[in-house]
Amino acid sequence: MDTERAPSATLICEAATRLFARQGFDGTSLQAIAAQVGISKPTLLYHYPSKDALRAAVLENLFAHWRRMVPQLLEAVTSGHARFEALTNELIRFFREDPDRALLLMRELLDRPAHMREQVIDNLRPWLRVVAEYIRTGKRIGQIREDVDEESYLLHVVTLTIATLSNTGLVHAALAPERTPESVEERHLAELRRFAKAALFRE
Amino acid sequence: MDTERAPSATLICEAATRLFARQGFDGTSLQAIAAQVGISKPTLLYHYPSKDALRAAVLENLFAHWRRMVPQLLEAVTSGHARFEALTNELIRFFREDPDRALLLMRELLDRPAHMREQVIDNLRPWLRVVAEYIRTGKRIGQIREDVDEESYLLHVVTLTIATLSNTGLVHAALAPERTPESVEERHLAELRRFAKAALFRE
DNA sequence: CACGCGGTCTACCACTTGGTAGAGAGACAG
DNA sequence: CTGTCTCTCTACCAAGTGGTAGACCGCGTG
Repeated sequence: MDTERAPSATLICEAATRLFARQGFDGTSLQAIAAQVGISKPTLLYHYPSKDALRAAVLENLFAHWRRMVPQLLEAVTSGHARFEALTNELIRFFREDPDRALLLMRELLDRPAHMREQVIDNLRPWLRVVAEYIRTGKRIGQIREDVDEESYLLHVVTLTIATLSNTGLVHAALAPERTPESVEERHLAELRRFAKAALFRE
Repeated sequence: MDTERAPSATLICEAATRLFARQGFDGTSLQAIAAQVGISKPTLLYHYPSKDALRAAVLENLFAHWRRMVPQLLEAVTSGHARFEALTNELIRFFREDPDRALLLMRELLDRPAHMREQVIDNLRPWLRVVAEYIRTGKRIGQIREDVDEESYLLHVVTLTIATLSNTGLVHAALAPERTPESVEERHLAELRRFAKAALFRE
């Protein structure tokens, strides 16, 4: 059990991820991050030379997780003819594994759309093209609706997943404030899966 | 032509809306807003006693627009049996009319989920319940899929619309950087409409 | 022992932030 | 003319920002 192995740099990055996700980049001071880790501000700046460097590290870390998970996502998609549904499941799982991911991503998208453009092209487009090709195959064998716009459809599914999981509180309030958050969220995600599936497949 | 009637308070609110939407609340200084209007910071603080008061005014302004537009949205939905599609159109139109609306809303949702909860309950739920009732009717007459979760479905459509329109840049980059932004966006919104429609209606 | 080296600290810097004090300008009423 | 009311300004404030300088401390190596 390596209970004491995490170096400061890692702890800082994790704390920064959490705070950037919850309060935004501009809403988070280096002081606040340092306090969370239990170190002083200069110590933080020793590990990351500037606040922007820290932001870059946090974002790179997020994309690294994404890239590491893409293969198994693709595998899930290819493993069966009607298993495109698994795509949604894997997507949801990824952003649910750490809810800060959806928040952080959405925030960066709003804060620096121009900068995120390249990141998105690098990290999302290849995956998008591959899965879109599978959809085209599904069309050819008559399994999938003819009028689906593959890339556009996929982007909508991703967008909806991120938006939904970065706003679980809203969901609860809008849907059924009287019931428990967990059951409401489960129901809402089930409808998301149904939504994505019904718009894709033929009867 | 009342070319010179807009009082300072209105101009300030409009400028603040634009800047809050584009750079976020924490990323926007009162100085920046004042400069945009062409006044000094104390003058701004004369009209709005604090930055938070300004934020509240901006948000209230947004919801006022929303409430004003809800009736015609409902009308569009009721006017024909198969015209639920119009719902998506009106929704898109609302957020496209002023793109800052989607941005602002998404930002507030991320920044202050707890505070937005009441706002959402007040402004969205009534509308949600009414339209959900129409969907239930559609189910009874066999027009709409049995497995649709009405409220959840509607919330997904709203979420997807806001998320999509607050990230038009991403869409362009992910989908087809080589084509013109306008045509790509039009195509993407067409798929959104198809998406929402296909997941709702029976064949 | 002496030395360098990675990592941490206190003290400090210039600058920006949201917000205040108080004076002045113009319009209008008596 | 005098007063008052609305609106605007310059000057200022305390607090917090990202970032730097430099001392210190414990470690392993010569």
